[in-house]
Amino acid sequence: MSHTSGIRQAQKQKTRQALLDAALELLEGQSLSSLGLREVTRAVGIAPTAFYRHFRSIEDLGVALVEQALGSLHPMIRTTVTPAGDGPERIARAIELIAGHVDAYPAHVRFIARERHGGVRPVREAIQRQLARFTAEVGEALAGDAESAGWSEEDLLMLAQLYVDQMLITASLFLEAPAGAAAARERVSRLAERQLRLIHVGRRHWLDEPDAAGGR
Amino acid sequence: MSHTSGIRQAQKQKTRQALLDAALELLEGQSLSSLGLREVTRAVGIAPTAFYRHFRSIEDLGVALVEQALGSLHPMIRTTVTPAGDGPERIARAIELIAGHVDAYPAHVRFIARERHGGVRPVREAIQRQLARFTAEVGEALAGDAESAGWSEEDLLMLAQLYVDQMLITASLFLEAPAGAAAARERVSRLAERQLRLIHVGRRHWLDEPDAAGGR
DNA sequence: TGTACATCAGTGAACGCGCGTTCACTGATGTAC
DNA sequence: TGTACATCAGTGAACGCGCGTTCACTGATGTAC
Repeated sequence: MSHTSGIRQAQKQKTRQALLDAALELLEGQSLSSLGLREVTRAVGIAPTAFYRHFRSIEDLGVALVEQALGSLHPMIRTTVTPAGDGPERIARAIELIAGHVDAYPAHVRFIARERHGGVRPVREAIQRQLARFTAEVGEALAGDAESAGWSEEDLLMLAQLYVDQMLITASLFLEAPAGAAAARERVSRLAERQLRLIHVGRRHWLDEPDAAGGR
Repeated sequence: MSHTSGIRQAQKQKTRQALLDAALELLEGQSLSSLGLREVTRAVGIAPTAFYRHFRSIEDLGVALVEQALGSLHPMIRTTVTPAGDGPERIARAIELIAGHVDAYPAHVRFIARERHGGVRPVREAIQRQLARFTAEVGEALAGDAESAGWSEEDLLMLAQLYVDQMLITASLFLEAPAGAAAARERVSRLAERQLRLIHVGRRHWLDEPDAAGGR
């Protein structure tokens, strides 16, 4: 009977979350592969051995962290892609959403950017899996768009991946521009806006070019 | 008198390079922040203490590794951007060059992808600095292109950054597609080719769109 | 060419330290009757 | 409601280990004369 309620379960859940939160904070200055189990339990204020009641290893905790971090990104990506207004308006809104998300969850964004190509395979793979899901979702959202009439499924996914990568790049640029540095922020916004616009222009003219849209 | 020749200097240089090579190999399966000094000297076959004759720390070695790794990328980027043939031809050639480079220097590419957002600040900064140089160079190369007539400096740099990021993304996708897996390789090539083509289409129509090319 | 001294890349012993993991335990919470 | 037993999150001592760094050293290479 693994009951989900009761004082015991609630307390366990709280400790588990405390471990995840402490780890995420410690990961702002280092990568997962150098994070120590004792370091995390020390930050939470529990004995090192208690760690094993929640995770088999730091790697395991890392995978759990991926779910949480990309879970928080999920709604952002959804909202960003939702069609509303014309091109330029949507682009400006998307960039604002990204900037807002980075401000709200800087540690999550940093963690994903860092571990996406990081040294811990299971974590890397968990991130790739989630990003693939995002790409598929963005692809579906794009498919419902009037501008996508006549596009092949493959090309829609190609474009979706371009957008997802671009979002991550922009998010990680915002991460380096502290919330206080207005000028740096503005520079990142301006760059991201133009890059997205250029991609958008390419998108609108994609089907005009037989050799561009055709196979090889 | 820090002579650059002599048996002593040559031997020292050889050991230093052996340390760098051993570190790069060890870094295929982990990230720099978890790499140990003793681990590296053990791989080379020298005493741990000898490490200090060459580097102050593993961080320091990491920065040196950035110079070597991006030094090897440098000619690739140059050649890739060099104008020759028409659009589609150039794109196909660029992708072949990237694939070839990844095959020739997989460890270099992996190192840069991993540490670009990794946990060691000085290394991260060294990489950003070098990538900024690449972007500037690509920008200059683009400026000499007939298709860039009428483009502002800012927009050229914006496009250059798009290309540089796209190259890194493609390189890291090739890294995950082993040289033997022809189908996976082909999939990566095809995706990269279309993304670059879409960007190219956007580039050609950029100046047609007053609201796209204009300020905000 | 030969000699006397300086340099310095690499050695090996030693250090204190924090690590991950094991184990038997404690005591609050949960369950059965 | 009360009692007796089971569960299990968290404890604390103990372990062996590899780490980074220090130090005085060795012996081949370099330099001056």
